[in-house]
Amino acid sequence: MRVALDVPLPGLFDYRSDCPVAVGTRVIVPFGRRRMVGVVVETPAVPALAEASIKAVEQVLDDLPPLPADWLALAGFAAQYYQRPLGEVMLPALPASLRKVSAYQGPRSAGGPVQRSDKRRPAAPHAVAAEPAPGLNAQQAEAVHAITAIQGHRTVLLHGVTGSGKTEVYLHAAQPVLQRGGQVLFLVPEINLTPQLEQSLRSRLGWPDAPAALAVLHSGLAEGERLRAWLAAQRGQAQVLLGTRLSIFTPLPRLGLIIVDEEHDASYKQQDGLRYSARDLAVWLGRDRGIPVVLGSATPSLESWYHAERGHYLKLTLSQRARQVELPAIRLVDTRRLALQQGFSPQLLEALGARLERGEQSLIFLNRRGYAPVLSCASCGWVSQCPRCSAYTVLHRAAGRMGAGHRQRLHCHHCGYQAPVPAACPDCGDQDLRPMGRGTQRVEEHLAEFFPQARIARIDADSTRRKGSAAQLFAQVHAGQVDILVGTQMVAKGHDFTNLGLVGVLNADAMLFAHDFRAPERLFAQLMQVAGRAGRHVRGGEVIVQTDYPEQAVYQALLRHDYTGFAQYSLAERESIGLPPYAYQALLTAEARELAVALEFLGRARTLLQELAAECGAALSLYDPIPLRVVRVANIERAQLLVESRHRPSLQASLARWMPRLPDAADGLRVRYQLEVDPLEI
DNA sequence: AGCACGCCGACT
DNA sequence: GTCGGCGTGCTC
Repeated sequence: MRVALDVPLPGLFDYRSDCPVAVGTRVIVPFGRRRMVGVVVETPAVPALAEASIKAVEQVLDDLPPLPADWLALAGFAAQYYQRPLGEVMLPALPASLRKVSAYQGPRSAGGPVQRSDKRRPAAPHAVAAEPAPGLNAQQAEAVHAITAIQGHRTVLLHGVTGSGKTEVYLHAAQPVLQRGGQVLFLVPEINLTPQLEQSLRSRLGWPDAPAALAVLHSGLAEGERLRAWLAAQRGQAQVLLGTRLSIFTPLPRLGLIIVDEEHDASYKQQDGLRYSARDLAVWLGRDRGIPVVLGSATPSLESWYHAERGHYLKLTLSQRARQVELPAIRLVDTRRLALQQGFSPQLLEALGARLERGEQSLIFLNRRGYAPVLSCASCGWVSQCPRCSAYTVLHRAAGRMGAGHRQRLHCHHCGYQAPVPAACPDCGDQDLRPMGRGTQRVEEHLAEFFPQARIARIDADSTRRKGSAAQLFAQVHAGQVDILVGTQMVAKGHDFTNLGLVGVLNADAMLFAHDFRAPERLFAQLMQVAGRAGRHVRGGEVIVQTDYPEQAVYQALLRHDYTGFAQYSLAERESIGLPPYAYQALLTAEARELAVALEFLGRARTLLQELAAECGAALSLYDPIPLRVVRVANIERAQLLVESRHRPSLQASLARWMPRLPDAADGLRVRYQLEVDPLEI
């Protein structure tokens, strides 16, 4: 039999066993000097290896039924598409207790980590007695109708402005699937958002007697909970699986519908190991299983929008807010000729004051945590730098109360390096070291000076590091104990602040001029998202964006709440310069002690790929190897090589030939490398 | 990736 | 003397 193992070696491994073993079965096999859990994926009559070098399976694990064929197919597709060994896809997709050789699994011992629970039969499929649903408006009803009418596979792009009630559409579309005993996979970007959604799912679909009917899965769960949720899904007991990207790899025997909420969100892309896109795999899975897939967003990814425009996806639109509150008014404040006070324009300060007087909450959004970006010497221009990275260190106020004097530290956001603040400039000895720019901490302090009477809270990665502190801070905001909230991206997602009237955005331009070609798309999505926090419940919601470039297409489209216009403009631009979705990309990243080594490797790899592409007649564009924007992180230097093609099969074919040859290119070089297909950031 | 073997520097 | 640094080689 051929077994997939979680090792970074290409291919499968042959083993022998006395009795026949079904494909999809987990087995314990000897591998070198260790024992590993693997999955049987083939049972060919003739092994690919000389009989003498084949070892015997040590134990067949029968605590679970074999993994189903459709699950194996998904793993197989992902392995092939993302160019990784099958075992590296399949085993990490299982809960840890199912992929580890545990103490219970010694030779001859029966059982294993999974308790037999034969008396737990699948939940009655008709246990769907919904709590009275709020009425749907015409657009919502139409969308629900269109989704439920789908026979077989179809991918739907549900484009709904913030507050238009996408969740209601999801729930109603799920209803008939659940009623006929099917399962629904409901993907969300982050754990952060699941408690709210979990609540509404539980109450709205109402299963008081069968708690297993809803399973929740994300990486924050304890191993036991994770195993329980996975098993409930795999046994068909869970009717709804609500979870983050990793849930895509859960076996769901009666899967009838897949929902991907906030489909544009970058969290669907795994950033290490197997770099898959759960959204893209969801579409593949839907097609494979012959079921509908609903991708929902207020600001769809340009990829999905493109497919919808082309008619590959069915586009459904929700243009009205469910509660009849108008969209917030958006104001661009041109900061080029304004005297700013600590980064705040007079307009923004005035608006903040007005909201305070009316007893409404405000949100100040910026994408930079910490106190200030850098510490700089006023006399010689020295800037605080990380000794291990090619990046600046950032000034943070050490955990403590405000006004605690010099209790500050320098942090590196790339490698975690920390250092005390020097008393004087290390270069010239001058003691006039000043913080440059503003992070959330400093903005919080400035606001306290402008509005001494206001209650101010800050929500960012630093203030929420302790477990549960994020929930606590949000609770304070919801309870009305906060007047002004300062935060990073964390505050933009999902939260429904009932008394929020004003949103101010401080340094949007910094995001616009990030080098990545997707920067405007991300900025637009983020600004729409954060703008959507304002005026959900209060009238006269307002968003103020301070910018030096108000004429930029992103801001102009934002002014009109015009996603469609922005998408059209951006797609035209992408088409003219041949970027995704008009081209397909792969990125080879190399890491070495010295940049020159990484570049040498990539240069060889490039030559190799050029030859291979010519051999198989694939049309590729190969760029030159370039250092990463932050070249050195923790004393490792990195570079990358971008490969592009207008034809996906050409790219795939070339990559498949290329990968096995890369060890040749690395020969004699101390270099590590990694290939990413469909990279989000380049 | 692990894990072992192997061959050179500073410590009880 | 050996404890341990990490180079390199192998895993059906």
